[in-house]
Amino acid sequence: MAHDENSPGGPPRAVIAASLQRERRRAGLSLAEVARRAGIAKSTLSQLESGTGNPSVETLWALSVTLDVPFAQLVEPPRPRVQIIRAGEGPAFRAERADYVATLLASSPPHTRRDIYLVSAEPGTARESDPHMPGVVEHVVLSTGRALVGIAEDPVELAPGDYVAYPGDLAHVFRALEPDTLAVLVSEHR
Amino acid sequence: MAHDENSPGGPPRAVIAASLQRERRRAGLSLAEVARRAGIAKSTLSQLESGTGNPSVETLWALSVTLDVPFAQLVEPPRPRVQIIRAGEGPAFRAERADYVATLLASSPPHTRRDIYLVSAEPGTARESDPHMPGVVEHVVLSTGRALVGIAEDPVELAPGDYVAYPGDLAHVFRALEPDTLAVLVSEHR
DNA sequence: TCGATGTGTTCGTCTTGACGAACGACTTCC
DNA sequence: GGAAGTCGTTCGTCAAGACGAACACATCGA
Repeated sequence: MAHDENSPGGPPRAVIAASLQRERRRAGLSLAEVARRAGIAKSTLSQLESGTGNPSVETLWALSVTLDVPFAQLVEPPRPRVQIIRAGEGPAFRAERADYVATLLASSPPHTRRDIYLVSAEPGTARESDPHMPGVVEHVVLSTGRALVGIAEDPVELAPGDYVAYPGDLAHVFRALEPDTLAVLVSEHR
Repeated sequence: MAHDENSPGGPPRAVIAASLQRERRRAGLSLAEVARRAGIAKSTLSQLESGTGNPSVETLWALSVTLDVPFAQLVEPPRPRVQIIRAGEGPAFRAERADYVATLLASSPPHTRRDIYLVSAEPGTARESDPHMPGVVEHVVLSTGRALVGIAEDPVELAPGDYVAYPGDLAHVFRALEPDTLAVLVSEHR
């Protein structure tokens, strides 16, 4: 992550605090219940969620397991304009061979991390993501199916091969319109 | 993620120990020097590398910054050079909803650029790339069709949704096996 | 109204991680 | 040879994290 802009003071306790509380609420569990499942004192959890304290790895690990959240996400959370490139009309750099075309969709700005996700979705209720931290940009390339992707207020319909990028610090959606919808999502953050 | 197989005992101290020692040696630094730069006691670092103790997040963070290693990498075991994740069996980080599954395929190491390509290919002669600069890693997620991808000597057959990562500083191939083969390629370089 | 249960907080105690000095083992160099 | 410089380890001390009980507060039902 994020080591780039080291807060020299150390790890982001506020981030840990926010992550713990957010994930706990997302799971719909009480503070006491999470503490019980994780095998830690609820007083400890209370202090962590209030930003006090510097948890041991063991403690944080137990919580990440209990909350089913990747360990790293508790410490370096996703720090959450819309660009569309339709399949076949890629404008930018192309490397062409007789049977091979590679289109550059997005070049990495300096000091960014990009995590690669595979998204599998079925038609149903829209999946709305809570806004991530400012600065996050999400890139989606649709593989199969059809989907509405992008800012919650104004999503874009994607066909296979289509590409869209949008800021992740706004509420955004991924709604499959067809069965077996598959997409590659690259989450970019500073 | 790695949490799937919870070692109930807690966080992998052995993994932390190994990671710290490996990364420190890779950097060619002495134990005392790393401790000094990280602002921790060398006795503490010595104990951590020996697998004793349960470091606080603050301590581990300082070390991850000093060693320029992503925080997660200190806690989670190193990935193999060539990694394959078949569609639907993503083992790593998952965020699941009723109609939505996002699998973290690859997390970005520090100081890297990742450029996103859309690859369109037709069956025909194999497309062999000359080796790129050392340190380059390529990630491929197959969207449609079928393809042989990876190290030239030992490529992997990918189906839609499959993911493979391989070092780009070796000769590698991308050979479509079916018409209308589409893939997302993320080129990662320091 | 009054208990009963749930929430999250605060407080005293004890355990434990982090520190720094001292240590033995090992090179280098005069 | 031995003085000086590394290396990583061990040990006693102190600060801080983790614990559990007690706490204030809200909600609910008899």
